[in-house]
Amino acid sequence: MIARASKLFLPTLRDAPADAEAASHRLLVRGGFIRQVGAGLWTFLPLGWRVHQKVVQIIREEIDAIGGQEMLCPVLTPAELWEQTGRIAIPQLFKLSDGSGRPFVLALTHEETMTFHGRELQSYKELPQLWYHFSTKERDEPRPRGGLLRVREFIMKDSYSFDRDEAGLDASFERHRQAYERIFERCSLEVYYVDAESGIMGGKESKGFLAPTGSGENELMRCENGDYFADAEAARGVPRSPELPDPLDAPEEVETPGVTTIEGLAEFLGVDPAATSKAMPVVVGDRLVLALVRGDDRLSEEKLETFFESAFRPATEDEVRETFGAGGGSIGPVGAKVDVIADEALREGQFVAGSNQDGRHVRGVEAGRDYQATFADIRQAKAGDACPSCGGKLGVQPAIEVGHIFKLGTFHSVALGATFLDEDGQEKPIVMGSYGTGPARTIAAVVEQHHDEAGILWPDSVAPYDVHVVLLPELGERGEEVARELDAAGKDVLLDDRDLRAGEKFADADLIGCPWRVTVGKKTLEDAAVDVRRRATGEERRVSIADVGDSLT
RNA sequence: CGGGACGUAGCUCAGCGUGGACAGAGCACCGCGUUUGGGUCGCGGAGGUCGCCGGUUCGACUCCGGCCGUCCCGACCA
Repeated sequence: MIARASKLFLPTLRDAPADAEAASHRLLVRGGFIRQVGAGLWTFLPLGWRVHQKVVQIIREEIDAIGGQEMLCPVLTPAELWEQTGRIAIPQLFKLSDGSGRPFVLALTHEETMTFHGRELQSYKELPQLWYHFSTKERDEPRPRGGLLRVREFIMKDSYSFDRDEAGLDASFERHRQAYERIFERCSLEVYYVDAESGIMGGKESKGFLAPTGSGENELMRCENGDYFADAEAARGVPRSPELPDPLDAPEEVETPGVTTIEGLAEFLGVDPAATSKAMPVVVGDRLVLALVRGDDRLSEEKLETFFESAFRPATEDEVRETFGAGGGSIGPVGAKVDVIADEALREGQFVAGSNQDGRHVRGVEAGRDYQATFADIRQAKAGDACPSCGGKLGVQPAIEVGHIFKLGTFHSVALGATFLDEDGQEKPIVMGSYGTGPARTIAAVVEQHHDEAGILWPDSVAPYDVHVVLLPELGERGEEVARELDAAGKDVLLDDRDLRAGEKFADADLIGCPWRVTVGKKTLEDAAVDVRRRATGEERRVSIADVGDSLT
């Protein structure tokens, strides 16, 4: 097909809006692909929507290829479904009611609704099933940002697998992993399949697909030797070994007047900060527990949430004083009357800890001997940690999470009563998985990975048009001829027939970023030829008009 | 939700400190001419509730208060 720029709504901008920081944000706005309507709310203009549709089609083909059945669920959802799974409590969930006061939510994902339909599955003979849809998700994000990077409303492809058992789920999960790899490959995205945290999803295992970029919401942690990749929130970095002082036979109290920070404590006592511990009192449900990490580490809230399988909150100052008899900077595990969750890094060795008395700490505190704890990986990995598989150095870089896949298990099917009769006559809950990817984020990631100073460099597979024909003045007839040749060769053509100067057209062509540019100008027409240029490389060659249809390779 | 900043033409911004005249520039837009392979040049023109409400004042884009919106950092983030 041939689209004429003179007729298109294609508002390109010379300047980017002042508040645009991310490259994808700036270029998509400048190139006339998207426009902001409100915080985290974006319209896809005609060009942007073409790209979105290309990505959607790639996803559709790959999910169809693994047996997906496309359908469509509503966004507006009776709150009852979300009450049954307990996810009504998610703060990001938009809640509203209709005119007669019935409560609804705006779906932020569709586990509840899909499981609701899964209740119609009765027999193992009907399993497995794989259902998916492209639908609008609504999220009350406290802080949208970065153009398309984090928004409040967006289209997501989410699929849901229904299996008899864990083995079936594993197979469905693996098929999605492979489909996602193919999707991102086709979009020319560099992505890494990494451990992720499922957070409040209610699942037990989840994996993310992270595209490393200049700007992004997530952080990709990668080993310098290329053998370990993880979402920084879930990474299992190995912390450096601390310089431990000589061990003591028993804990020993020391006066530490006015010392409430790890830095202050380490300096005051002349010890390695890594030889101290810090205690974070948190409340899970109605239970106060003490999370303990090494002094130089940060607690990973995501990991702790996964450990508890529930959200938690920091204890208040009053709760801390009432339970421990000391202020937040002075509490510790020794003699505490609460459960202690300690990070693995504290399993071996003696550390300085709070004493539960203001102005004092204890040193020589040893897990197992001086306090009892449940050990878990609850520290936040950081750059400089050692790789868990080879010992190499880990580094971090910003990344966009373009896909996230979950083994949900039976969390939703149990809550909503989606069961089937198995071969053995037993009624069992369906074993589920869910698999999400956002075309808009994928587009943002593609732009982040494929652009230069002048504009976007679309991969062939998702470009808004295959070829951008720059028609220089007074050559209208010949331009039409070239466009028809290209159209006949099956190319989608953007014909820039606007009455503008060459420089402006070239600049717009660079900005919009179609993979090929064909210049129709007087210079070459006397030879019945045009100049064909590859956007990504800048290579240009002269081709006769008769051959132009086959020249884009 | 904490911290910071901003809100004046479609976009980028000046003006506001020290209140006072028709509220300005560049780009974009419309007309005419010029130019025509990398954002020409000239002339003319259109375009504004100065975010909203209230207060102070003879007089408010400017000062004060409240609200709304947007962005950045953090918290949060299926």
